[in-house]
Amino acid sequence: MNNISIYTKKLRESGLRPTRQRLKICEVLFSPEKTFHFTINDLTKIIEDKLSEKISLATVYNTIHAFKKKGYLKEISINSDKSYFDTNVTEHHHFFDEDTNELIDCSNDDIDSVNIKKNITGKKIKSVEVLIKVATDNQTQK
Amino acid sequence: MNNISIYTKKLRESGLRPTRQRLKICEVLFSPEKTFHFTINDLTKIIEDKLSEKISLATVYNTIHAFKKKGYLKEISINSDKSYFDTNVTEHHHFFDEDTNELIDCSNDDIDSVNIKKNITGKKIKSVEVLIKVATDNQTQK
DNA sequence: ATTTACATTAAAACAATTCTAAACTGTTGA
DNA sequence: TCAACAGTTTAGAATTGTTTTAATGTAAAT
Repeated sequence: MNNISIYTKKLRESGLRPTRQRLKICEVLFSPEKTFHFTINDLTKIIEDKLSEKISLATVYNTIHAFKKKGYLKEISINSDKSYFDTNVTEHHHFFDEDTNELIDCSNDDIDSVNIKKNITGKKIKSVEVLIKVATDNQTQK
Repeated sequence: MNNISIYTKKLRESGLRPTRQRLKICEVLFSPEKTFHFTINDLTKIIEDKLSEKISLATVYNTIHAFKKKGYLKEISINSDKSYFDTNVTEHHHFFDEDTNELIDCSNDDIDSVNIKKNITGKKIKSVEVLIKVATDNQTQK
C-alpha cells in the first residue's frame, strides 16, 4: 500500500473527499519522516517549488483548516502577522527564536509537565501550550 | 500628585514625550484598579466612548508599541486575527475561552510554576507563556 | 522666541486571510 | 454506466488588522 492510498483512506474515513489537491498536500505534510512547522506561505512555496503543481491559495487555506479541524495539524499560538502550523499533533511545547522568527520543538526532556490545578467553571481544557520566547542576550524584547 | 503628573513623570523618565494623546492613553490603561486585556480595537472604542477624545489610529498603534517596548504592556501570544495586550506585566499565564474569545488571567494558585530544564544554546529566555485553551465540552477545537 | 527633533494625523499601502460565485469533480444510486 | 448532486476548487475581489507616508503640529532645548 503506497502513500497515496493511505492518504485516500485517511481522508475518506474522516469525511473528506480525496481530491488531487488534498492528496498532494498530504504528501507534502505527512510523508516527511520528521514533523515540522510551517506557515501558509511556506507551504505554497513548497508546493510550487518541490511539486510542479499549482494549487489555488484559497484551496491551501481550505485544506489546512479542514486538516486542523480533523486533528491532523495543530496551530501554534503565537503573536505574529501569520499563523504557524505543526504536523506534530502530540502534546508538546515550543521555543520561539525572536531573532529568526523560527519555531523549535521543546522536547519533554527540556521542560517539566505543566500542571493546571484549577480550571474555568463549566469549561473543558482543550489544549495547554507553553511558548518560550528566546533571543540573543543583547536583543530587546520585541 | 495626581495621575497626570505621575504619568508625565513616568513618560519623561522613559524618554517619551508626555503628549496629550499619550497621557490620555495612560489614563485609560493604568488608572483602573484592576489590570485588563485589550485589543487595539477595544482601546480605540474606549477612547471614543469614555473619553470625548479623538486619537488617530496610527497614534494608538504607535503608543501601544512604545509602551510595550518600555515594558508597560505585555503582548499575549495567541493565534488570533488581532493582537491582545495586557496591562498586567508580571509573569502570569492565561486561559483563552474559545467560545467567547475572552482572555482570562490564570492566577498562580491555578497552575504550578513552569520549569524549563534546557534552553537553546546561545539564547536567553525572554518570556515563558502558558496558554490554556478552554471551551464548553461539546465545542469542537477551533 | 527660535529651532529642532520627536509626535500626530489622515490616507494610502500592505499583507494575511476570507468570501464569492462560477466551474469542476468525486461519489452515489438508478 | 452515467446522470445528478453535493462537495471542492478557483481566480479574483473583499475584508481585516496593521504599517507606512509625508505633511503638519508640538514639546523641549537653546
